[in-house]
Amino acid sequence: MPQQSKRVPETMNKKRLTAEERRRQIVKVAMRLFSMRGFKGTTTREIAERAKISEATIFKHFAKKEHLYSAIIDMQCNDREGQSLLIKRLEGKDGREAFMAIALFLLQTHQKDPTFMKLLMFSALEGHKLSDIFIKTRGLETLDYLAGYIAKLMKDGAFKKVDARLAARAFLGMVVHYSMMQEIYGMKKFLKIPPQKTAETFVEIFFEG
Amino acid sequence: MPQQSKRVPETMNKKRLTAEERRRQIVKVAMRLFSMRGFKGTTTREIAERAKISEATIFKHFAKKEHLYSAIIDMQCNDREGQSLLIKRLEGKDGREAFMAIALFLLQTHQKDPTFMKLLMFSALEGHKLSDIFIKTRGLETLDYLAGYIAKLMKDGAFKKVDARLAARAFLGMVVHYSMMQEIYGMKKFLKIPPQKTAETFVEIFFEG
DNA sequence: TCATATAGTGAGCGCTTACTCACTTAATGT
DNA sequence: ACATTAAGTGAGTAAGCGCTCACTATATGA
Repeated sequence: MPQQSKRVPETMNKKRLTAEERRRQIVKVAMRLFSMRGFKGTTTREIAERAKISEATIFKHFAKKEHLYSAIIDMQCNDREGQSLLIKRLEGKDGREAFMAIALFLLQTHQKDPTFMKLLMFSALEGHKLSDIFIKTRGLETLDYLAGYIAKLMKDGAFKKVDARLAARAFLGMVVHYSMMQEIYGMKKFLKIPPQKTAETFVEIFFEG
Repeated sequence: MPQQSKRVPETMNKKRLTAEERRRQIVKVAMRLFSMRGFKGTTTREIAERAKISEATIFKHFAKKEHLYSAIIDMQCNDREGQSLLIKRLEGKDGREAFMAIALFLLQTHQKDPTFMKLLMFSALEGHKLSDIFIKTRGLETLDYLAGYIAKLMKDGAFKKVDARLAARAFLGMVVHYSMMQEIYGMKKFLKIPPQKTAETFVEIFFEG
């Protein structure tokens, strides 16, 4: 072999990271893989490969594979603001507009990157705590917010009198199930409709059937 | 140990089964386990234990673990009538009644036994063909049926004029997502509402908002 | 009754998995 | 310059995985 040229890729990425930086990077890689193949379907070897480190390094930072899950929970539920971003978007919007905003936000987010949605589904099916914690914090919070909103609309006579929480779940169900079908069950190969139109239709149906 | 009594359980089940019988039994057990832990999360050892046979017997009937999946597809998509059972239920029902029947059927079926719903979700996430085939056959069939139904209602002026297929997905989304949340995400610990009332509310919302 | 065919198994093989440990390498403060 | 500390690794290990094979046990028809 003549003159074995050290094949260091363009971006100089051979630097040592601090423990914190490395932890974050590993969690990010793990999240992608767990969302693609599930917890059981993902090997620590593959995580190491994709993160371009040795397997031993992973176990230096996370004593057990399981701990990666807890780290993901921390990152997604506590660390970032996450869902409250949705609720902030709603300020100053009333009635139909608010529901449009929610539907659009969810549809676009899921379409752009279904990673977290898949992760949540795997987590729920595999019986990990991630989905449980997420539901208890973000999920119920959003649901209650929406239910309160609907209750107000009902008092004003702008909405049929039904169980407000059930109505909230009905609306979220329409939207989220649509996303699931598109992104996870591969439905987008059969019918692809712009998020704007989908959201409009769902809001239309929700308000007047 | 005094007089080790042979602990043969009440139902005399030590008889040899025919290949066909055994195959069906194994598939049934595998289905339950796959729906609980996913394909990757289920070991052939565990299937053998639950079926009260040796692992070798499984591989006598199914050369590879993968083949259990194909067998499940055959059983669920081709063999039984399955979904057409739903469509048969609708004959003679009009408008709102038909939608009530659909919602109730789905809610009750999922509540009674969420096995197949979970199996479908795992299959979709793990990228197996089961969900794909099911969607292409039963799923689209039901969706089209519903969309046609809605289109008729729209012509009669009984429903707002929107994309009929989207409307169909909206309705199914409300119902199926509700079931998922209840049975898989563990929501039934927080709010439990009788299927009858849930169905009524969803139909109410779908028709008049 | 007994040859033949079929259902079922115990033992274990080769490979992959999560995880360990003795060790090397790079950054940092003095 | 160099001792100290922290980041990173090669080479494993025991346990668990899908799968095989030489074999036994039971049913069936002539």
